[in-house]
Amino acid sequence: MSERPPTIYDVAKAAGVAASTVSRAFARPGRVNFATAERIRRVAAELGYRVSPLARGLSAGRTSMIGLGVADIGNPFYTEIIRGAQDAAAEAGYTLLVTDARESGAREREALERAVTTVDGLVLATSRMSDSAIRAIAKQRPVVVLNRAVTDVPSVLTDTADGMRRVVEHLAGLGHEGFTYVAGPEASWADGMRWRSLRELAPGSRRLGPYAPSVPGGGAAAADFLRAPSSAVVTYNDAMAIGLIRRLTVMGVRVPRDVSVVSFDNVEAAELVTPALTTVATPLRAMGRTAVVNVLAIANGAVPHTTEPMVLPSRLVVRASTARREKGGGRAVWEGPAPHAERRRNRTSPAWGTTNASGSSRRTADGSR
Amino acid sequence: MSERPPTIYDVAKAAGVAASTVSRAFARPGRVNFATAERIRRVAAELGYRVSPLARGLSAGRTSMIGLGVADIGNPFYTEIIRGAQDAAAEAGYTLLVTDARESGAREREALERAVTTVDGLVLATSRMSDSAIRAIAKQRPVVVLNRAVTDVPSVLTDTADGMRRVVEHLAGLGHEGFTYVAGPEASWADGMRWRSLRELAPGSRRLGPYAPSVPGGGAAAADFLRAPSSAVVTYNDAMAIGLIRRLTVMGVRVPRDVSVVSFDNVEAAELVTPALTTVATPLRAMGRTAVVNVLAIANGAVPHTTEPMVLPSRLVVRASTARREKGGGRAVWEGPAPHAERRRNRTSPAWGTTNASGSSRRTADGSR
DNA sequence: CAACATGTGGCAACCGCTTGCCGCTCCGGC
DNA sequence: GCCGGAGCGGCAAGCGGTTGCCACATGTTG
Repeated sequence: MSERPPTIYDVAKAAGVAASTVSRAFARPGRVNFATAERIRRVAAELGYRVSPLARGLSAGRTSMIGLGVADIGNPFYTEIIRGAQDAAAEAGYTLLVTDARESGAREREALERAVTTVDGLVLATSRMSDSAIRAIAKQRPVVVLNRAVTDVPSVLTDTADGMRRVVEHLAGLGHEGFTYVAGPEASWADGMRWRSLRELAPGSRRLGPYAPSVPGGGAAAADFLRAPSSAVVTYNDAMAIGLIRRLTVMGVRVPRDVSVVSFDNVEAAELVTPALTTVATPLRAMGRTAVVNVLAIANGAVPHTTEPMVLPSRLVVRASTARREKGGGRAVWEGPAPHAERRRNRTSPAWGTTNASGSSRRTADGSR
Repeated sequence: MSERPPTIYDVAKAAGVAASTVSRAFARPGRVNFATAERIRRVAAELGYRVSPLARGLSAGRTSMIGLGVADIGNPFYTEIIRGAQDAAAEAGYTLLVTDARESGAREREALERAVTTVDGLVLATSRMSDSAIRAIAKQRPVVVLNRAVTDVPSVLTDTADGMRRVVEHLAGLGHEGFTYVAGPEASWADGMRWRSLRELAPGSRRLGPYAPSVPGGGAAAADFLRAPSSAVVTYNDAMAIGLIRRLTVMGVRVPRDVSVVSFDNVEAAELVTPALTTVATPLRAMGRTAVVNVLAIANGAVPHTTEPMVLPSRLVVRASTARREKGGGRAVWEGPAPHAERRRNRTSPAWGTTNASGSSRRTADGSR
């Protein structure tokens, strides 16, 4: 629209200097005499000049953009990662280019291939690509993968074993013993880790699935679960826990009275649903940030000392979806009203602002029943 | 990392043709003899050649990227918009560049200025910038604004008046009469529209706020609301409704038994919380899609016939946060001192029921998503 | 058979900015 | 007075494509 935007040549002419000087005035502070630079800046502002990232990127070889590949931009799991990445990128003067694979491996490849030449570095969150495909990309640009370990590629992940240990301890402390793991996507590296950790910590555990890592997916697990129930369930992620709990509720099984449910991730909705979810908080934001910081470091010449994964700690957020196991609960818990035993739960303070509402609201609901 | 990626010149040499032919083989199907093009493509594939979007953008003047500016990429309100935009962009072979203002007007300007030269068109979702700032950008690139009307700039918005009419009819049908509007951000165009519509349709309505358009923001409104309650509340958006309901519940006011709450947007969480929200479904996805389709049309030469806003229909999704108003209630459930009792009586006598059987299950499923 | 349209490929001039290299000026030191 | 260096600005060659224009070979047409 309107006339063509001004270039450094227009500015140069107006300021009576060479184009190279204008370029340097913007990109190389100190290289140009201060007064000159000042004048150039003034003239540029008057003309409404802005550098063209395209041209700059083409000639300089750096674009100040870093890419973040996610499977689904709308998935709440990623939103915190995106925020963390965004923060770190912005702080470093970089623009974050989020590419959405929309749950398709093919699309992921395509989008990434398009982006790879455009960005100075790439963060891959929960990629569906093969290790070798990732390594191929890592040959062209600095890459950091999230939530997954790929040999020879730097990665940041959370301490699954530790998180699961907390889960098991928490549940055991409430009197639960046999656990059911409701699995997410088979291709998921994290899913494998979680199940493996659980089985190691609680050898008697069983596994259901895989199911889609979504609310409906969790719902689908309900019927299977009831076929061979246990007093406590661990789900792959929060969405599945929500789906499972809803479905169970419809079927007359009360959570947490009859069944305790623990999930992973601690997405925002985990606190909003009823019952609020007891969940292992994956440090999503920190992961996004860490990944970007590192990819930037590598892009700017830092040789990664090691490709050992960076492991971030996780913590258990206890809310209302877990409770002490009812005595005499040896029988199928959903078959009738559970005994109204006194129960009490120690909860850690929720990580979110606004809260105590979840706690109180739950207590209210119970009391008025 | 590794050696420099191949260019058209490398491909040209390997294929024994001129660089321009290579370029055309990729960008101008049909312009080159099929056999030649085929050979070039093969050689290119062997070499692992990919076009550089940067270089292409620089010389061709088009980048096949379109920008989408949002206030907060993690806000569920935007996720559906993003998805819709993403879909439309992908279908047209464009890449979507989402820029996140992170709730800051300054950042929005900065990010947009950086992006504007990079993209072929821009969609502004709920911008915080002034009309004139938007028009300035619209002079440089095709722009479509969402959820807001800016003279001389194409826009797509939802039929607020119609949506509000449904709300009022729904509530009236349940026996409610005096409404309270819990307002969102003052700068929000949509907020103004919603309040204005409500006041026109139900002149007796009152307005509370503004509050932050978030869960805590809605919670903050609870106390104010109880100071001069009504039997039905309309909130600016879903997040506020969730916050309000939670806070009210803590204070002993039951929703929907004591107070009915209707909100706007129908974000994903609206269905997951308890009680599930009765809400006006803003066609988020369709808006994103429509905006992109139109900005693309303009970018590709279509002269907008008119800058009349494109208005998308909205619909009311009835769930569990609204219920029939109880007759003969009348006693304030919250029992605390009600400072403005006098005024309250003059308005609408709040009738908190005591015998409502309306339960937690939602009455109407909103199957489609 | 001449005149001309059509299909293909090459040449070279950009697109807007960066940067290595050069040259001029000015200064201080010997 | 001469020399080396620092400071500062200009020149010009790219970066990797795109595209207007031209040239040549063939096919068509009258």
